[in-house]
Amino acid sequence: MKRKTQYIIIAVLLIGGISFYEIYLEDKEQQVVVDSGKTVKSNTNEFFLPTSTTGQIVHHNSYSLSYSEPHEQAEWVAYELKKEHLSNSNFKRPYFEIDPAVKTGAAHWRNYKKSGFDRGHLCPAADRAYNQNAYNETFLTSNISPQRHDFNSGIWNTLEQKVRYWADKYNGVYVITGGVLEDDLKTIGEEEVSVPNQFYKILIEYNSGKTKMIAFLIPHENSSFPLYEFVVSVDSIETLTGIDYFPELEDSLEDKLEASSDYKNWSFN
DNA sequence: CTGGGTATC
DNA sequence: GATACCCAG
Repeated sequence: MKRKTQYIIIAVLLIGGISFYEIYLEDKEQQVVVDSGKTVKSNTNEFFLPTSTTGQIVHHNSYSLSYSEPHEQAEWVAYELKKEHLSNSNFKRPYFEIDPAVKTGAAHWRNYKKSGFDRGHLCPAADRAYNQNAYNETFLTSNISPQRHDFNSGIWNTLEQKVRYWADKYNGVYVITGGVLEDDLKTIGEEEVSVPNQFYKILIEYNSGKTKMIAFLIPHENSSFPLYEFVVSVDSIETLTGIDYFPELEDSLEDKLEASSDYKNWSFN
């Protein structure tokens, strides 16, 4: 056999072997339903993690969160929505599970039953529909907040769809979202899950050339006003929540982006 | 898309 | 508790 032929055969075997190993790794990863809550996973860019006011940050495979035990919900959920995550998969909705990675004990979904409020996803199920495990992972009770149905299916749903539109248009966005957790909120259920009066969503986009940021603060009620009416500066949300959303960002850039409530760089078509 | 309620075993 | 089916914004 000629030496050249030998090289080709070795190369083919090598490439084949690597491919099978990748398939094996992928399969192995999919067996993990809920991880230990320690590792920062590939779908969460550690660089963009906000600070925690509660000291309890949990990392799942497809998103991270900071859990507030007093309010029995996350103060923020963060994840990267890549363009390739966008999917039309129509998975069956599983039951909500108590997040085992929340050491203080996440709320049971029974608190929401007959409460009159939706189990409103913070990281939307539709944003993690690229595989069944990622989709199922959004059905943890650490990823929901009590939401009025007209709000959830109305302007909040419209915003979530706009985020997917931007993820497609700008080749991915990074998302941070949650309710504004304050003292003396109305609560539901035996575990007294707080019902926020406002919800926020912050986006940063850095793939299309110039880093840009936008933030929304929406009262917990449906609205027929256009979304851009709810654009605020990140600074104003930080004042409300006490959370520093981009502590790792270079200071001068952070200061500039977070002070702005300008939305001219974001298409509202 | 966002969800809830009820019957059945 | 799980599954199937029907419903609405």
